[in-house]
Amino acid sequence: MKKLVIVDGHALAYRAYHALPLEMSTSKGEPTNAVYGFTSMLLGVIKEEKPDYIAVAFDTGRSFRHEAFTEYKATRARMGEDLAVQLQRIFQVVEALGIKSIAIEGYEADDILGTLARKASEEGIDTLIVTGDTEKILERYGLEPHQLADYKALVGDKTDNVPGIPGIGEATATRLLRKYGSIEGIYQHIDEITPPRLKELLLENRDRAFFNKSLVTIRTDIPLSITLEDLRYHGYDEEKVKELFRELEFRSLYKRLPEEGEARQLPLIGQVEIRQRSEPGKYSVIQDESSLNLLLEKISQAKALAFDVETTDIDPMKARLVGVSLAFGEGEGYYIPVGHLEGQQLPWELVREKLSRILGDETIAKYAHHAKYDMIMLRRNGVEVKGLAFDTMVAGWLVNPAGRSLNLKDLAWSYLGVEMTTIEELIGKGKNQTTMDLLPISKVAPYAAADADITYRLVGLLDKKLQELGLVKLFYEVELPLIPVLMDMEMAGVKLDIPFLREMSKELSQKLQDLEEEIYKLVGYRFNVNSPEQLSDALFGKLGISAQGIPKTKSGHYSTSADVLEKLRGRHPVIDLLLEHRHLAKIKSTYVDALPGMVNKATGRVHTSYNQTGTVTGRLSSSDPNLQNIPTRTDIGKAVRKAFIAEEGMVLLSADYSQVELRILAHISGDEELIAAFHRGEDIHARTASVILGVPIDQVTPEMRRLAKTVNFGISYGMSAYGLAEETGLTPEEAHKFIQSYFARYPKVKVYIERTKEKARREGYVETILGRRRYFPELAPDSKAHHTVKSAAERMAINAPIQGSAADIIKIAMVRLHRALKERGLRSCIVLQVHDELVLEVPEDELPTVAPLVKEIMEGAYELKAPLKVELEVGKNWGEMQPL
DNA sequence: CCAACGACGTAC
DNA sequence: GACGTACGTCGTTGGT
Repeated sequence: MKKLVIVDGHALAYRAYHALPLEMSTSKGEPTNAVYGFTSMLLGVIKEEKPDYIAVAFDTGRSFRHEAFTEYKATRARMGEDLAVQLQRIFQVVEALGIKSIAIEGYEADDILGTLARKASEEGIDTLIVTGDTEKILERYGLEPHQLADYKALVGDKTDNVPGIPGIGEATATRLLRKYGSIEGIYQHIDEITPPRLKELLLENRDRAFFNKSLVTIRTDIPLSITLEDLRYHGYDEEKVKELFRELEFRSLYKRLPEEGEARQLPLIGQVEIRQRSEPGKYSVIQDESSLNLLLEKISQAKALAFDVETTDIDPMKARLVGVSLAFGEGEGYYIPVGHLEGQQLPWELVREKLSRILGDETIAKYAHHAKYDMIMLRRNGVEVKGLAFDTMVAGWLVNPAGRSLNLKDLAWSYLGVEMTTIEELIGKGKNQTTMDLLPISKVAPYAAADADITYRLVGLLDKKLQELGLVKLFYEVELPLIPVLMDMEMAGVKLDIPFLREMSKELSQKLQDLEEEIYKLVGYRFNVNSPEQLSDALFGKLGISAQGIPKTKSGHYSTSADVLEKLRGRHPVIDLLLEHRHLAKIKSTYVDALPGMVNKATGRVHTSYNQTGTVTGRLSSSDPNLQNIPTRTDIGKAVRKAFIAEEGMVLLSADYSQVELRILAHISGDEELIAAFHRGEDIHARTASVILGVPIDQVTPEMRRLAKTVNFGISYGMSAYGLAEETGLTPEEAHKFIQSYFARYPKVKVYIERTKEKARREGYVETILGRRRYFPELAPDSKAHHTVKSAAERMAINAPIQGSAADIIKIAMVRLHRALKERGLRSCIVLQVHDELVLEVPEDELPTVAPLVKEIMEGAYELKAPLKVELEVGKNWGEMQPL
């Protein structure tokens, strides 16, 4: 049977544009993300489907739908200029590839697709329509493609600005269409419909429903002078394509051009199939011992192996293992089920033993996507992975830390043009969600094996990207070796004093209750003190506190934030009580009450999750629970830290980089005065106060030092005079003078700021001492971004190298320290990282060895012009630490 | 009843 | 409009 492929040009262009990084461009600065993605997809289709006929359909300006309904697509944003430019290129690509573009005045691409598909089916030709992703919804709810118009007529279509029937959402529309098939069917059975309210709504909106359907129905009968024969694919003009791809700098795509006479395969059954692009590989399931043996034999010859695990939970410390997948060649994959409820499976004991030989073999390079997760799972099940050589998630993040999503499905689409089944499609979501182990092996296997296969395929592309961007050392010497360190930290966890927290919770409850009673008395009525909205009514309504100059929130209410309340202190006695209440309520709900629930039942400790790809600057982040924002400033806050305790016979050792960001600022700016101050070992805030206020350092008052400290921090955040004034209570004029004299005494800091902004503008990115990048497309010379947006981006650009370099340094230290502890056979473990601080749990007898080791490694992690300094503290708990 | 969002506050 | 980077909790809202 012959095959026709029709591509919805605009849909695909949009899709590509949003899926790929905006900064993708030629060396001359021409944006190419949409062109690249589009071309990649198109080549993929040709190669995979081997069509006999092919066409790309485009929309024209207005269609008959606009004439019928003036609001049609009225809300759709005008196409961005850089996409419009790229469309011209897309036309050129289509032409160069020898493919017909079709656009018909008065109709949309959908109508062309529909008409061509009808014509093709009449002639007994299979049709594959390649389009955007809106049709996914149908599959999810078990509707047929031809029901799309009925569905949209009921629910509406936001992107086309077609209003739906009020009160009918996804769920109701699906239910009705499954039962009655179409809008017509629904109205034929209108009397059966329940609940009565729904019937009423449907009757009221009968005309709307039918009109909507006519509006969104794809036409299959539009006048087309083109015949199918006109669309026959004869291949492309090699010279033309070469020339165009050279201009667009699409080297990698050039290699993917289909070769002459590639055999056709993959016959399609059925008439019209709307579906996504996909490149299914050859995937096998391992369910008997001899297959497993055969597989292992093959792998022992392989030089690299991608692995992935399927589990029952996103928390690897809780999850149960369901299966393991492996891939060691492109387009191939193997799934070994071990924890499915049903189906033939090998006993884990056997699989574990055999798998260990391969996964534990350091000489076989291991690839994974989010390796930390898989390695924790495997270790908990007795398999130690050795020879980790690539992590596609971490690499994708380094390539662009602020970029698109890093999940495997999205990387597959961006880098390979492959559309993968999402986990949601597999296990559902919300209340329909199940777990992997409950699904049949046959359903999970292709999904799981594809993960390993795609991971394997991504490694080469991402590695090349890392090379192009100068990120090889950072990746292979810092980020990749950090993964086992984080794994050990997470698995070690930290011990909590639960009875202590329970007691604290009781005390806080009592205090909060007392405070609330007093607040109600002063306000005159009872209300929810935790509700900013109700509080604002109480303060600026009932109590009549003047709202003059009080900022409003986005939702239009007066803000009741702490800094607003702080300024209202003294205006009414209730303000002090509110601030106290806020603070206690925060500590209680976020820490005191939440932390005990996070203790792992099996280990009795809390195991935070460190996200290695969660920030744009290179820092780690921590969640479930977040142990990087445990209070420290107030007494009640510090009390929470007392709940973090060392095991019997052990102590906590905290090692803190002193003023690390300011030292980095001194280093990268090269400011002599600042560097010298650090070399002299001075109190840097006092020194700053001294030099900019022109008083001797021994006459600096605490007030002066506090001011200088604010400025020191503010500088690396790109703070303005206004910001400083707001923070300190100075007038903006005074603040301005203060900053002026700061730059007069530290002139190279000023130069650093200007130089960094300039680099962001000219080169599009800034970088850390290890070359870690952050991009700023908003600052490009031709950027249309608003002034506010640009200023914000400039501040981020100033801060990113400083914050990011600090992250670089502590990561180096973590890798080296971890290695040193292991080499020496010490039992001490790193248990926490809080950006500039490491906390270790140390057996008391190891302290004399470990303390100096930690200090030396951390201080020696990187040689700065202003030397790194580490301060050590020891204690039985994190709240009562003593300097060492 | 639940998911998404906004306001707020904790850390460095 | 005005100070960078994160994450968690609560209340509200909008839809089921």
